[in-house]
Amino acid sequence: MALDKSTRDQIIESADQLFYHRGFEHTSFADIADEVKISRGNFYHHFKSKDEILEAVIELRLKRTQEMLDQWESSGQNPTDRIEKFIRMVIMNQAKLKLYGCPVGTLCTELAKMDHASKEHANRLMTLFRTWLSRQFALAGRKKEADELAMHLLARSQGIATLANTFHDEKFIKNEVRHMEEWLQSKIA
Amino acid sequence: MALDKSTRDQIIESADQLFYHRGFEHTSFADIADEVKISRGNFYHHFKSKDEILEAVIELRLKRTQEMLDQWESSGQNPTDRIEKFIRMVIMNQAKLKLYGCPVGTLCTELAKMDHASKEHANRLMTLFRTWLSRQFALAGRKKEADELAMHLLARSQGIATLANTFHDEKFIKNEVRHMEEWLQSKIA
DNA sequence: GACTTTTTAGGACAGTTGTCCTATTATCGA
DNA sequence: TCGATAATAGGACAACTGTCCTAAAAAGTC
Repeated sequence: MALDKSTRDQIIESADQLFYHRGFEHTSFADIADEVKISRGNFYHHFKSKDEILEAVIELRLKRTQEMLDQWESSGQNPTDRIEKFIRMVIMNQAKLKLYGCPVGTLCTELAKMDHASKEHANRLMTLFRTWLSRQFALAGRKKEADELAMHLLARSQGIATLANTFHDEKFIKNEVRHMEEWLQSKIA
Repeated sequence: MALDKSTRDQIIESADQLFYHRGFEHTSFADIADEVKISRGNFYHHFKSKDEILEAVIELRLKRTQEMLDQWESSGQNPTDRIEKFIRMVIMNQAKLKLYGCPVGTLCTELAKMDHASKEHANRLMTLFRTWLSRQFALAGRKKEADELAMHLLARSQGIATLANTFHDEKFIKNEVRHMEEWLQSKIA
């Protein structure tokens, strides 16, 4: 078995982008094939079905998200600063949020509506953020309400992403991020 | 031209439900036809295309939303109580939110990804809530920040809907609604 | 009751979808 | 260098999509 990395990874990479930009169902095999510049038939040597590509994409996102969270965690600051990193992610990604919404939230929403088999798999992406945030709050001395605070922050950022996607309002995003930071300071005193 | 109400309205009604439950793209003509118990061919006497049904569905939702907001407005209470009605909508609809998310937010998100022609039309649903909330805050004496406060509340409820859909956590919904009510009290003193 | 218009049914249509098959080319180990 | 395996291309396939057409039934009008 050869390395096979190049082509397979290119497929996953392109599918990842397209699923984010156009949505899972609105992306066809032909779309991905065009992007990778590969014949449709060749697909089935790498993936048995479209659902299998989706699983690979979710797996890739899980891996990358975990890596990012690990990096945030080991960057030596205190938990509050780490939570700040999460909050500022909204600012950093605002251009894409305006165009495509949150990659995690929109995927979970779409798969939930389709009642897709990989729904729970995608939800683990959200859980990744939830448990990471929860741990930070616990480390910051709010162990008892850690999960509640984590869910609150997660919900706020999801809502911002949805409205950023709808209204494309930069000032709104900046305002909300500032409010989240103030809220964080009020909770971690 | 006869009244034509019954069948046409049944189509819109069924499409409205199906688009909410399964999403616009994931709903086919056959699905709606089955639901209304009508032949596929008969569709094109009432609607020239699927997009035309979508427009009718959005128009229906706009009308019903406007009626609901008008009713809230004329129910004789003060602006704060009216905003409370908006907040408590999250509790009232929690069962459906868990299953399908917010009908407004999920539609806007889906059409944005498809870059659908009716995208802006759907966004007006969100704007309806935005301007209504904004007016309530203005009436409550927060004229200067009215739109900002409206957007904040809208974002919070959107985020709650997304996470309700993902995690099906009733306690989370209750908590967040309570926090929104406390936030409202703190803003309208 | 005859005539016009609206409503309905059912099937035809071309295009696209995800899936699969086969044959050719490339790669790699012995 | 040869044989086995992996990778690729291209097309076939049935199922489904939205769309359209025609003819029959129903409703309404005079």
